Amino acid sequence: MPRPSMPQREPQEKLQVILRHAAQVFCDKGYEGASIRDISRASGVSLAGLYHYIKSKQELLYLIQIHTFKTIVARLEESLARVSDPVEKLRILVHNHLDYFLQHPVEMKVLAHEDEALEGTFRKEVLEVKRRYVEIALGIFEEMRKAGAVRRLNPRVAVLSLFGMMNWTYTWHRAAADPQADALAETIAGMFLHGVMNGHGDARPKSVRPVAARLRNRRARADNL
Amino acid sequence: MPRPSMPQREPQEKLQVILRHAAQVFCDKGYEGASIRDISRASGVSLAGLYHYIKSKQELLYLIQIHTFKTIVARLEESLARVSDPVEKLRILVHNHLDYFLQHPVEMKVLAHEDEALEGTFRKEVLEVKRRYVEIALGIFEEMRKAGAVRRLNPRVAVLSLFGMMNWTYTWHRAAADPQADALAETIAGMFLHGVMNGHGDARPKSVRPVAARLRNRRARADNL
DNA sequence: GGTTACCGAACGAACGTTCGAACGGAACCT
DNA sequence: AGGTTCCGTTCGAACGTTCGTTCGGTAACC
Repeated sequence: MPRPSMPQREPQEKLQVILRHAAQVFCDKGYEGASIRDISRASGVSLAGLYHYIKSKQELLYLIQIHTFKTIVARLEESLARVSDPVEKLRILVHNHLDYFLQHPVEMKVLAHEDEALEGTFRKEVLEVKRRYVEIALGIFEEMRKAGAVRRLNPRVAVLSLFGMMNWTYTWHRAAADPQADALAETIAGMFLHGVMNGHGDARPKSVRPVAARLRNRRARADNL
Repeated sequence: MPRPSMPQREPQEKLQVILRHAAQVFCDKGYEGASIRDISRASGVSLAGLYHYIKSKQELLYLIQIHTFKTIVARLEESLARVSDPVEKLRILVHNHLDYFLQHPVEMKVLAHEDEALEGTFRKEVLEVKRRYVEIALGIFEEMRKAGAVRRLNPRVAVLSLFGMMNWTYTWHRAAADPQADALAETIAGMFLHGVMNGHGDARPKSVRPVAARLRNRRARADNL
């Protein structure tokens, strides 16, 4: 009796399964180190069967990266819309990033580590989202600067150092032993804000106010991947 | 007339050439993405000829990583020996790291990015040097904390965030447009120190004192790789 | 009967590594 | 001085394996 081709409840449901397993394999062995056969084995789909859902290995990586990145940016923009204070915005950005990081460590490592693996149009599209993300952060920093709260330092260096703190976590963070999203975000946002603001400005945070239980609402299981 | 096998002035001089080109290829295409044939082509040594100097592709990566890492740590320990103030030590660590980063961007990217590519004994040896490096940083941080200069925050998160700021630079720093080692180190060390220290401690830096032209001495061209 | 879902088998190319042979220079013998 | 042996160095060619991708087909549903 041959393999049953059961009717799928939702269209492309199986693609999500493939992407999930592919992300795990890319995470474990790196994009170049991972083979399509690894992904076939992990996902339970035959080698040739994979090509019914994707056109190439590159597209596999592209789909993982673009979905992860767009989700992060979309959530950020949604959360930022409710706030006007730039310092608060900065805190939300850090919390949003690290919260997603710890909820989707596999995809986030693939996003951060396989930054240069894509080529051509795939690469351009992901870079475009990345550019927008950095632009948002730079914008917030500029707002802080205009409010007179920021020491004199290179904005590009400051903001990319913040991304460095956040993105580097994939190399060392162990869910079992290290702080979870809320505490981690408070520590890193606190470091950045104290590190960047002058001691006599109007917006200096006297103490680090938790942003914690922000909108930990209905988005629980609604996300693919 | 076949290829001349000229007598080499220094033993293993050619290995250094191979390692230099291998580092460039690993930097460009990643460890898994790079082939021995790429390295053969880049270094001008025949495919089989490479194996006279190395035993495997893994050893090639190992030699690059262990040399780079040991050099960084050795220079740091040498510089730290002259200093006792922990804040000053922290500044030296940052400057040492970024100075080497900008002088050897290729090797440093291979070190930071191909963190998981090695296996077995090779991997263990590199991890051991890395462990020592982090230990030094954690030690300095602990000294600062004991001096009462540090806010209450997770030391591991703080120190690894500092490494995040420093190591992430390989993803964005462009020599032509971005600050050079001195300015970069001052900005990042300043961010970390302001970010980590309390506002009323004894060791709070009133302004960021440059560490700049520290021991920019005879080590100019004495280093291999 | 056409479309969708899926797979075993195979394609050519590229991979890391090895083999056997050739080269040039130093050391040794006569 | 000339011949011989030896060793470090170098390479062309090939080894067996794995790679990403494609082909031709079958089975199930509309």
